[in-house]
Amino acid sequence: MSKAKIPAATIIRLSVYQRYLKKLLARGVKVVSSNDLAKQANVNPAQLRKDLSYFGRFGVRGVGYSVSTLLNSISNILGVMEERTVVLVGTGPIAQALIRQPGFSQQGYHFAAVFDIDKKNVGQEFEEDLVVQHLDELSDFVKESPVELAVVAVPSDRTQEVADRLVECGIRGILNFSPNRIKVPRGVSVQYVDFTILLDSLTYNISRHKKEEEEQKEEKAAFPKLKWGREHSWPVVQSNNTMA
Amino acid sequence: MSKAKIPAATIIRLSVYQRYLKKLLARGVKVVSSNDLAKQANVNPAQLRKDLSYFGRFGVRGVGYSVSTLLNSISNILGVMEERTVVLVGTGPIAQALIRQPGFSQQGYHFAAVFDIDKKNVGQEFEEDLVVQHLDELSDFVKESPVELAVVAVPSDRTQEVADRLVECGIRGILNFSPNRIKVPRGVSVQYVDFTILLDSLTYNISRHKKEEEEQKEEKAAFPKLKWGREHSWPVVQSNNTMA
DNA sequence: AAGTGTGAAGTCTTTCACAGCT
DNA sequence: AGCTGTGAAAGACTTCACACTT
Repeated sequence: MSKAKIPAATIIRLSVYQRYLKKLLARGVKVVSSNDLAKQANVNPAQLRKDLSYFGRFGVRGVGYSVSTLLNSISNILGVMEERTVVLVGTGPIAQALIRQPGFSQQGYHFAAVFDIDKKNVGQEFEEDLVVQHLDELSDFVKESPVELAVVAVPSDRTQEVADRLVECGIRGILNFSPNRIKVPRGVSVQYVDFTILLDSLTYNISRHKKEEEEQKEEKAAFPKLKWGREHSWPVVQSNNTMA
Repeated sequence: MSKAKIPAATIIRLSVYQRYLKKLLARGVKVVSSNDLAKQANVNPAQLRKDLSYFGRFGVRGVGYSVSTLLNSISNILGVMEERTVVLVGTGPIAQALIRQPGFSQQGYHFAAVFDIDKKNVGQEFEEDLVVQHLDELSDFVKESPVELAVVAVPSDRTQEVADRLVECGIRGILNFSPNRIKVPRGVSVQYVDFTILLDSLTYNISRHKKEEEEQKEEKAAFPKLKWGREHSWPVVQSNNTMA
């Protein structure tokens, strides 16, 4: 257990471990080793142990980790013991899909209200018991029921404006589905969900991999002809994180 | 221009730069400095120059970068000059939202077909001119029109199965909306879009930030005159990547 | 015997700082 | 004078390897 700075990637992985622990628990598995769990999460076992070591000692040497205890510990570290409340901003197709997405409530997130900046959409029934409110009403809403998380799926050109108002109302974490990078004050966190960037990086990986294969073929075919100009060899990496 | 290994994060950032360059181009801006562009993308200017330096020299000293030339160069590096074809696997709410999402075609991605493993959904008209086909038909489909990218939004327990079959049919890049980590052979890339993991990390950031504030208050109360060096305060980091 | 916990080593990434060009 | 391009330094993260515990 150290006091060192904790890598952002560690937090992401804890969340992944947590999910696999839930599965093990459901299957009635009582104990798991770092080896087993790491294999499921696609990480190095030492990585897993190191990740945990930032926060304490959770295992038993020679045995492994109690599934239920570790699950609890991780949930506690992440701060996700109780259900968390989220507001949704935006009413487009993405917003509609998100609210129907069972994954959120399975992970303990509950949408308490839907807002929009576009007056056109205000008043419509969005889901059962969820009527779209105008963003102006958020500040009153948070007085009644404090919320700190917002999922934002509005057009790119309104994102900064929306973010500013969310922060003003006390929101401290924003999950942003628009590609626009937004500016927020210290103490507020933002995560981006940006599909096309990820597709671009897949595209890059594919074309890089092809180039490599060609080069290898060339090298094998024409061994003495050392062609070392602008082209170079890049290792193929399978990207595993969302980080990206 | 080096022949070093290129960080995955660099590729992600290139994609971000590209987007801001498009905006600048649309506004008629001819030249941009690393400072300006970096500010928009929320990165350090040296980072931006270093990112570009992996691939060549694109700027003019004392002046900056030509917006249109740099945009072209980056598109070329990423391999996203022409329109790319994608297949969609899955027909749930997320899949439906994705196909309606204008962001994809704006970035040059085109959905050529929709597949599902669940026979229930096969045959239904998904979007105009897009009828859901069974995954069995994918191998024939790719013979007609080769595709290398797939967006997968099927239930978690089917994801590995779907991925295996996609790879068999020649797919080389998978954008996976299910939280399940999947195994693919070398040469195939996977990116994950995992909403709840990102929410978990926001939750963690929020509670960490609160704890810090409390500690600082305590410290101030206990040692009111002590000036701490810069070492004790963890900056709250705004995460920029999908690495997460 | 088996598997954790962790310093230390190794690797990767970012930032600095300034030489070099226009 | 201004801004890029880049080695070198700093910093962050991952992996190794083994002491230690049950």
